[in-house]
Amino acid sequence: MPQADTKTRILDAAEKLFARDGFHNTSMRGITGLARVNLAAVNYHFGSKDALLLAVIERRIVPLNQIRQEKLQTVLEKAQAAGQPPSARQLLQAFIEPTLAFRSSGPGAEDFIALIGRALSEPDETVRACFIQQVLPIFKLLFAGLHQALPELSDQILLTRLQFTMGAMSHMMCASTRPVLHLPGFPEPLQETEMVAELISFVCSGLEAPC
Amino acid sequence: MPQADTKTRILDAAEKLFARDGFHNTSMRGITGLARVNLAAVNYHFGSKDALLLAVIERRIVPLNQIRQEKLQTVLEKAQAAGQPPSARQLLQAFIEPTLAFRSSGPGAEDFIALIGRALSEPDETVRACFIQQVLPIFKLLFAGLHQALPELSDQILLTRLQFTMGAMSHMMCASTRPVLHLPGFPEPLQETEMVAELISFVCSGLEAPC
DNA sequence: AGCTGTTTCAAACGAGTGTTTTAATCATCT
DNA sequence: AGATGATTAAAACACTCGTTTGAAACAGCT
Repeated sequence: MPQADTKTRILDAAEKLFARDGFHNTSMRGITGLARVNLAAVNYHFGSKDALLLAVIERRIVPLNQIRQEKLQTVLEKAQAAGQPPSARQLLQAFIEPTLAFRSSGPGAEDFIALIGRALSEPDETVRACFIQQVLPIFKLLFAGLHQALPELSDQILLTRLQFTMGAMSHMMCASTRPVLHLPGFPEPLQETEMVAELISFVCSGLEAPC
Repeated sequence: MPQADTKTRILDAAEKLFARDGFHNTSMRGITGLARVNLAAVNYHFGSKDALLLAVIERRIVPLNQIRQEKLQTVLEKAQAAGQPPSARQLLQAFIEPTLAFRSSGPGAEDFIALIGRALSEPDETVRACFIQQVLPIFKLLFAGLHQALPELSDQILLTRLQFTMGAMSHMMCASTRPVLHLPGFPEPLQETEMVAELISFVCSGLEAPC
């Protein structure tokens, strides 16, 4: 196969290593070694390691968020057209499903999913801030939609439960490439599609829990 | 106040910095500087940075797991005495509440909670393996109890939902010292006690979701 | 061909890392 | 007091880190 150009090779390698080892635990030499590219190429093409991380995240998250935004808005518009509040399940589906469907979109995509799954709990601001900035508009949309779907919940409670939802979701995203508690004596983990369906059922029930 | 001995000062400082900045992003010089202790003291007392991490985790998690184990077994025994299956809510309470009550146990305890909250999603095996090894017996107990409480769920489904539970829980533990999505335009986060109650309600509903 | 701007390359830089070493200090015992 | 073992101290070790440098190789052009 004709090998991709330098920038792409760097992005692919960085994505894989950032996801597997974390940002600070990944070295420029590791990245350029895996990409079979000169060490200086990263600083030449991206400027710095931080800027490379930003590029890695943005490359994937911009189209992903676009899909999420479209799906969310479709749900909201259909509900408005029907003169009914949107259903919590549909909103969550619009938010969650694209994230994991995205994983099938290419060989490196699953690494990326693990990377952003861990982003929220990253200690380092570099990763976290970059990710939050990208996902905040979508999150606001989801929040507003769920507010209509579950009007009996106060803002505080809804936000709290949404945090739990994000926790369960990001945990699954991390665990996908590396099962967190897959040990002898425990059953095999579910397939991806079933896992997503289970997650949606789980957080739906959680969000709709009685106050 | 009489300052604690060297080992304790190192443990306290390391706990704080590991929790705030992550393991790899914390330097020995940072730890010994905060502890106002000589650089070589860590290697003298603990052997290595890795061994220090293990000591930091074990110091807190051993008594914590003891409490959890006792509470879990009390719930299980009471249920058996009554000839009824234990309730999922009580089992989850026994597992979750001590973790967060633990935070009030001392000035450094909340740092520790954030540290182990992040442990499951840590890319590094050093942290993850240590934590999993410690928590596995408790986890098995919880799993067995929930299996009685929710006999209609298959092993696979239960484990999957328990993973989501761990995700929501660890997310809250990370977020406690640093609210993840606390931004202008969003409501204030809940107090700790209410937060725990909300988490338990959330995961209870999630676990009991219809198949 | 020769020139021009872009990309690659090997090498080095300075700063920071965990760890080790060796000597000095302290506490505790006979 | 003096000797013994535990602890602390300052300094250096070998190594890796992200970044920069300046020359070489390559591209596309007139």
